[in-house]
Amino acid sequence: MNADALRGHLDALLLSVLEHEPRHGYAIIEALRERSGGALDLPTGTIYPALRRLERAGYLASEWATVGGRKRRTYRLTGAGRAELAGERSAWTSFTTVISSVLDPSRPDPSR
Amino acid sequence: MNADALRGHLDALLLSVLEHEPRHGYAIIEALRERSGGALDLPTGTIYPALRRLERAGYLASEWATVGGRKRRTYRLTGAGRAELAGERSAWTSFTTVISSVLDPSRPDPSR
DNA sequence: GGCTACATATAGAGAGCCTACATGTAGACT
DNA sequence: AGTCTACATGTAGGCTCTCTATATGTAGCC
Repeated sequence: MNADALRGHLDALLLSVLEHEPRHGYAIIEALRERSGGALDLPTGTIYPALRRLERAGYLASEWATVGGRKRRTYRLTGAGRAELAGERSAWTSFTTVISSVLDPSRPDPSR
Repeated sequence: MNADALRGHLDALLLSVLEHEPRHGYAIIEALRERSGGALDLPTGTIYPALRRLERAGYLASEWATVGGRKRRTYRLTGAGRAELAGERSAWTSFTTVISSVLDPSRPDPSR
């Protein structure tokens, strides 16, 4: 998976993974890996700053917890985050439609 | 269309538009606008540097021409560019598959 | 003379993802 | 006791791409 390709779509992935249950950063990375069949194995240096950015934007809220002697910062979707996720999903659909229509290989000469 | 979303996919778009016929920069912008139904209206500051980058990479070759008193730099796909386009197309397919699978909204609690 | 369409080009800004590094706990194995 | 792996979070800096803004010039119409 090319790094640039992901750009601008990571937010949607993170919000989507948090849709039905709160998770902490490490668990989010694992969830993304699972849901993508191993294709997405994102480094912590990508995930943690992104989560903070989304929290600053008001889409996520976080709380600290200690489980088995280890500290976790657990993130959950806010109302605004839920709305944002819906918007990102529809943006994703139009995005793929547009790019696919341009990439469509079946373009034999239109004249003749 | 968000600027970040496009990142990493522009190359494929450019190569695709040049697949069946050479075009100059201005015509490429118009072709993208047409094929995307108006959704893609990319600025010259995006297109021209990208074309040069692709030429430097060996995917495109260019020649100057004068048409109606105006100078055009016409780009065409090279063999390497054709191969790259094929690769980009398959990368696009796997990319959308992966992201869509993570974004899939139908994830009602797996237990119960 | 001024406007629009055609046509190319570059400098600099902005933003996001990644690499690399830093820190620490828990548990298993030797 | 020492080492290793998994778990867990975080930041600094770099890289690269796209966009904004600006510059330059021709052709044709009003």
